[in-house]
Amino acid sequence: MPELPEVERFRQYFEGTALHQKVAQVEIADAKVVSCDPADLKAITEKHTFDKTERIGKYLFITTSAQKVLMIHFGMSGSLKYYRDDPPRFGRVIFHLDNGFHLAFDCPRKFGRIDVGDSVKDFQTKKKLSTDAYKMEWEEFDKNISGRTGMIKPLLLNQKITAGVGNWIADEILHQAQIHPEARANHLTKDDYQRIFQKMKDILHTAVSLEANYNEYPDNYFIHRRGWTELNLKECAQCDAEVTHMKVGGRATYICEGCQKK
DNA sequence: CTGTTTGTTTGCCG
DNA sequence: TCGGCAAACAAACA
Repeated sequence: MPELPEVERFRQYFEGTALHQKVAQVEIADAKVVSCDPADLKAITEKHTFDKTERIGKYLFITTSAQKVLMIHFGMSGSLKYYRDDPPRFGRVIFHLDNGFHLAFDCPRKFGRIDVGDSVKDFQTKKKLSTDAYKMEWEEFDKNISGRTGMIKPLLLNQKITAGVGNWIADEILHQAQIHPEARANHLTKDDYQRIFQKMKDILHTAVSLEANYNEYPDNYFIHRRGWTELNLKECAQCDAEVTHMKVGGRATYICEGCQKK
């Protein structure tokens, strides 16, 4: 699940639960998801409080009272769960809190990662992440995409270009902007890019304000043609043609062949 | 058993 | 050195 809107929801969830709480102990149930030295993870959290949250793209950052930063990336299936008595099935790292509650990093497929660092800026530099797509200005988008020759969809998925855009959002943007996912970036016009940028902002805004609850997205959203939502539609909202799917850059890609010509 | 998966990293190639 | 590309990673679920 976790693309930008979900990670923003997790950030808000963290703010409403574990923020300002003190960590008694960190339990590393599966070291696979911990990128750093476990001793460093303990050092910056145990006997410390969670003081501040930030998010860039799909990365969540928590500054602790040790003045260091905890980074959480959710991979394909990660989430957070705050609980007292009912632990999630796949809690890989669990922060046991002084207040008797626990915050688990629940990650069934183990693609998620937890890491520690000196600052958010350091992480952003190290990962070469762009500005968060939700906050990005046109000028940066234009700069990041210009000169590229690859297919447009994989470029939108590139976190150095538009941090936070994931697979369904890229499909949603390209469908609403009526552009084929395999279109070469250098063959698109300024007008195409302005449409892509506008749709990106619009979709992210909608998804974040609906707290990434897919079922509540507008009926004409292409996401309802992926078989993920209760609506489970098959036809394009624009032209009524049946949507098709293919692989682009190795990723499942849904398009309307009528609306998205190469 | 087979195929699929909302993400990122790595290594090869030009 | 850089961009493009495909494979690898891991495990649950249908």
